[in-house]
Amino acid sequence: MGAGSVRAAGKEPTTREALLEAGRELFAAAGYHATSIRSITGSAGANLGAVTYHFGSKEGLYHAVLENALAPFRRVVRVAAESRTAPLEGIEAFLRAFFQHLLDHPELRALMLEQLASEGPLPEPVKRTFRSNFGLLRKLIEAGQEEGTICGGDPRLLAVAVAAQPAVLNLLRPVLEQAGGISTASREDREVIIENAIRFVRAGLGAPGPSSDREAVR
Amino acid sequence: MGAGSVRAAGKEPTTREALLEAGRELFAAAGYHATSIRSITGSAGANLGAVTYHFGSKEGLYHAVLENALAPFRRVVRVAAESRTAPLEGIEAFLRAFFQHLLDHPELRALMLEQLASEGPLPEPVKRTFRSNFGLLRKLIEAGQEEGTICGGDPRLLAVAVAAQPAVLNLLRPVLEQAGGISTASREDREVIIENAIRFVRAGLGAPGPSSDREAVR
DNA sequence: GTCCGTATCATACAAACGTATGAATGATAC
DNA sequence: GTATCATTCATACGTTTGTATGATACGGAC
Repeated sequence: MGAGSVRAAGKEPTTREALLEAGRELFAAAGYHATSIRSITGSAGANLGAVTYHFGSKEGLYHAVLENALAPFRRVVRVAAESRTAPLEGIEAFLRAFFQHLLDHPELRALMLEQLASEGPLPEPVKRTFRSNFGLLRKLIEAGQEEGTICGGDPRLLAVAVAAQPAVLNLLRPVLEQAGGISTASREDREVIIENAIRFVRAGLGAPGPSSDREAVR
Repeated sequence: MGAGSVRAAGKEPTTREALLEAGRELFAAAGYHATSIRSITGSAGANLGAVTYHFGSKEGLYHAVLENALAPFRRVVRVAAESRTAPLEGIEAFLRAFFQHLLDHPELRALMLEQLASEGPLPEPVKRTFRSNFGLLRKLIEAGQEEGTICGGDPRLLAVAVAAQPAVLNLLRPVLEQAGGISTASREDREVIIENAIRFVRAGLGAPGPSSDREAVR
């Protein structure tokens, strides 16, 4: 009973940590149901019973993996969005951080998509992450609307329209590569892509723009 | 051997058709691996061996379900995109058809997302569908650029930016409802959503717009 | 009638699954 | 030393899985 939560801050990867890492990789690669406890413990160099012992069940490990993977995502995006005072600059920082983090952590794509594909209620970590990121964007848009730098309209819908850019570029990356001829392999590719998204979003938000300093964005 | 393809255009649902329908619903609801052949044949009122007999294997049925579900999607979107001569009108028609079809066929969301979540190569029907819809959009954008009604930039990236709107609104619908407070339940909700997306896209494409006749679109 | 190909049926089978169990192991406290 | 604790280990259990098999039923051709 009771998965151990007391831990003495080990120096090298504990069994628990190895399970989390192996779980993250394998769940992302093949999905929850197609990943067996045996493959996880095998990849982690742990005993078959280790998952049950440390996390109670396969599902317990899965939720721990989700929370572990999503918490940094929320944090990074929040820091970026709150790093600027001007709403439009905050939105741009949001987009860059969002895009970059998913690029740095490719497992997140499959992890989140699998949840989004299911019919049932979303796991709490997923819901929290979307609520956090989405709320940040909405607040930025509302601030811009009060300021007059962002066009009118339902701020929630505008937030969706904005977040759709990095979301699609990352979540649908394989299909963009395999069926759309869009590569995100090189650094330059990614620069062009994110700049295009930012330009599209600024135009879509109807921001008159600081007139001059657009185009010299780079 | 050999799944029967010869058929005498039956009047009432054949076993084969019942399996396709049950498979579409169940695969969409729970995903490929979480759906058993027994639950499909049970739901279809067929014998346990029916899937093997008609489709060779579980995977065979799955691919047939994908192709059956995606072919109409391609057709509907193509017809819409080619129904107008002006590129921007074509894009608007594309968006409406894309959005509406996914709304009318909610199983498509989960069916496609599960494929997108996996790491391996995409099944042919999925690839074909994306290539088709994506190509249509790209051509419309290129035409608009030549015409001068659409801003410059890589047409493929602009196509992604445009398609991202209906894609996110539909594919991520559960999370928008559960964590974003955005409902697509009523007809009016959906009207507002699609109009917002269209407005955002027109602005993002840098189209000066036909000045007056916007807003009276409906 | 017989023949024949298609389809449905009940049942069997081996494999893989998640989890439970109880014995070893190792470190720390006394 | 012994006792105590968390952890690791090998193994077993009962289910469920996808598929294979062989019998049975049906419907037209002749």
